[in-house]
Amino acid sequence: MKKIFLKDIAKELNLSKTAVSLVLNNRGDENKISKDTQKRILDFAKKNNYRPNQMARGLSLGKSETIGLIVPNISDIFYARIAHFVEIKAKEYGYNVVFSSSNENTKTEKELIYSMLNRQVDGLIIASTQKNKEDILKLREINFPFVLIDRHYPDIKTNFVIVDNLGGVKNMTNHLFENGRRKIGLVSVKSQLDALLQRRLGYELALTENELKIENNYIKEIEPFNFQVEMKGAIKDMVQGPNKVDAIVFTTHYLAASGLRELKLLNIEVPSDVAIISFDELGAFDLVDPPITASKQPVDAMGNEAVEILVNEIEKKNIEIENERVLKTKLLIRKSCGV
Amino acid sequence: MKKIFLKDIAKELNLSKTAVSLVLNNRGDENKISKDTQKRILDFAKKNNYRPNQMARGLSLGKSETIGLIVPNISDIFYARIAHFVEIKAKEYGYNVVFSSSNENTKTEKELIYSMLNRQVDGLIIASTQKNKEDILKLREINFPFVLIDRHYPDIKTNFVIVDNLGGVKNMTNHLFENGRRKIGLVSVKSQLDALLQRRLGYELALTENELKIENNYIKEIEPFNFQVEMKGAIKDMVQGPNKVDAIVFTTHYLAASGLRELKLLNIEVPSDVAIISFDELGAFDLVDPPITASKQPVDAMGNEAVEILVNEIEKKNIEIENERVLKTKLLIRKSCGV
DNA sequence: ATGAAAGCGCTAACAG
DNA sequence: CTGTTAGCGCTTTCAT
Repeated sequence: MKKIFLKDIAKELNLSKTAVSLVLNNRGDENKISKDTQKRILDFAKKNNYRPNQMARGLSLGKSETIGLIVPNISDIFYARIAHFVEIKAKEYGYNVVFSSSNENTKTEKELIYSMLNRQVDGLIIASTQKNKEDILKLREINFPFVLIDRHYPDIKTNFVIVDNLGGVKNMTNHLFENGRRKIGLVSVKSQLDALLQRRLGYELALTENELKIENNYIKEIEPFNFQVEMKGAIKDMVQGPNKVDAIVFTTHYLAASGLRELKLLNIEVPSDVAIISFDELGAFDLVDPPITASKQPVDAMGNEAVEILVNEIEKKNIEIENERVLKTKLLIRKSCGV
Repeated sequence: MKKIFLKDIAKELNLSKTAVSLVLNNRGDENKISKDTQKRILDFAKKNNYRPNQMARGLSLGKSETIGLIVPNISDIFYARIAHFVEIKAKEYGYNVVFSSSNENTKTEKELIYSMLNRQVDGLIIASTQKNKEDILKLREINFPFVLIDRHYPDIKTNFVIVDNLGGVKNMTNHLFENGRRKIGLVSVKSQLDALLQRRLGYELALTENELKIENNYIKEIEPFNFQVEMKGAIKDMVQGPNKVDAIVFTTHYLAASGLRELKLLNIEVPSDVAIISFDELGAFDLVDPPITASKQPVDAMGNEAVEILVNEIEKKNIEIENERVLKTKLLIRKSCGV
């Protein structure tokens, strides 16, 4: 079974490459090619397992039917799941996906964007480091289809699909309040990401609305790349220092996991001594001791909608759709905030 | 800033496309192009942000500097982590990666393989459904570079990187034995995968060597797509039936998580009533109640070595390297098997 | 209904 | 050292 080309099948069938190409691209009817000829071509192609060279096709067409996905880290279960749903939805629309991780590095992100453009992807879905305004603006300027996911640039007008971070954390904090907690702390990471800023605002807003005071040791923002170490001090200070908390809001799943580890080491009982709650969750948060109450992000919808917006833009269907989406998180109530 | 092409820079500099192409591909010296000319070209290209069209390049060269990765499911943390390490290593060698999930569907896997070939990937890394002997043989026949990862075909000679499943589970079972357990059961999924077969064999071998009898309700193999439901019956039968077990080996992380859930529902104490142990782990197995002892797969090495073998083959370096690798798992002892 | 021919952007013989 | 030319495999215009 050797590789077969368009010209082979044209020659074999005594037709021109044009006819064959047309038929194979489902444009036989509109070009009035006889049903019979069409059938001969289709049958022959199938029988001989004809597969067009996508590079040639892409070069000629100026597009690749591929969309690029850039995430900070594909081994983070959150982004892996997004990738999963992006892939499924993309396939529905007939697109393949190429992915790459920026590893939270802006320089890498920049390279990735251009590398993907060179490879002629038709559109881009980006979970940006958010320190790359320059390229985002350039993409917009050259009118290249793209949508930001999970992280957007609040001051640049683009397509995006994000989550209501402020509302999510506000709900979480209120949940703690409703469970009788009055000394609520926050552990987050030091970061310029708008998402993290919003989460902090959500926490602060909830406390303010409930007329709770934020003591100065209530908010801990630790270094993302050293969080395991810094978590130790943060937790210790919150539960053994002068202003003890009776509840902690964690702004990411890995912080919650790490924080719980420390609480256990200090023999703090959860939730009786300190309640905890997490923004987003790991696979086994329902099995943890105690099962952790968490606000879950709708990764499936995020992936789906990002693709939907992108394809709409690539194919210029001119269907007016909402291209700035802010999705709600969902609170999964378990045991870590009391009964 | 408009898009610039090879011919533009040739024209602008009063040179031929050849000269420019040569220099840009670092072959200026070997073609004796004057240092000065080279510098002019390089500078101009950089200044104008020249980016070669990779489709044109690929078409001409017959290769794409891209490798394809096919996994059963990118949202499974195990494969996501493999993808992560594959990507990093690939980048080191100058390759991009395109991924797709087969969703454990052989037909999809077949399509994916050909779709990737059409897109001119230079090589393939496949975690196969293992029901696709046909295409694996075909790839071998046409001499296309590929390496199997995680799952191989025991009766086909190919490159592969897998894990010592039999040894891993045998160790796990022995660990249970050493902790005093004598009535050890196994929960696995119904599957033709060699990996799962090997895991069962490892279990059986350990019991035999320790002269333990395998009662007929000790081994449960449940449907992978309905495991949550079937787990209920399986666990019930093992812990409440006539031949009660005092330990359970789970052959995958999701089985262990699900099994533990059921044990908790039945108020079975782990590990005092029943010890459990898991092949591979989820992110938070150390936080679970009790922390689950697990045999961890070396995903980093798997990804790295697969790329290494593949690139070696693509570039025909003729360096003789071992192309059938069986890596060891590592037992992480926690609390779920007793102290 | 069909075919010839040009072109997508790049590489690489080969001739000078 | 440099330029001409053909060609990678496919699409598409235009003439027939």
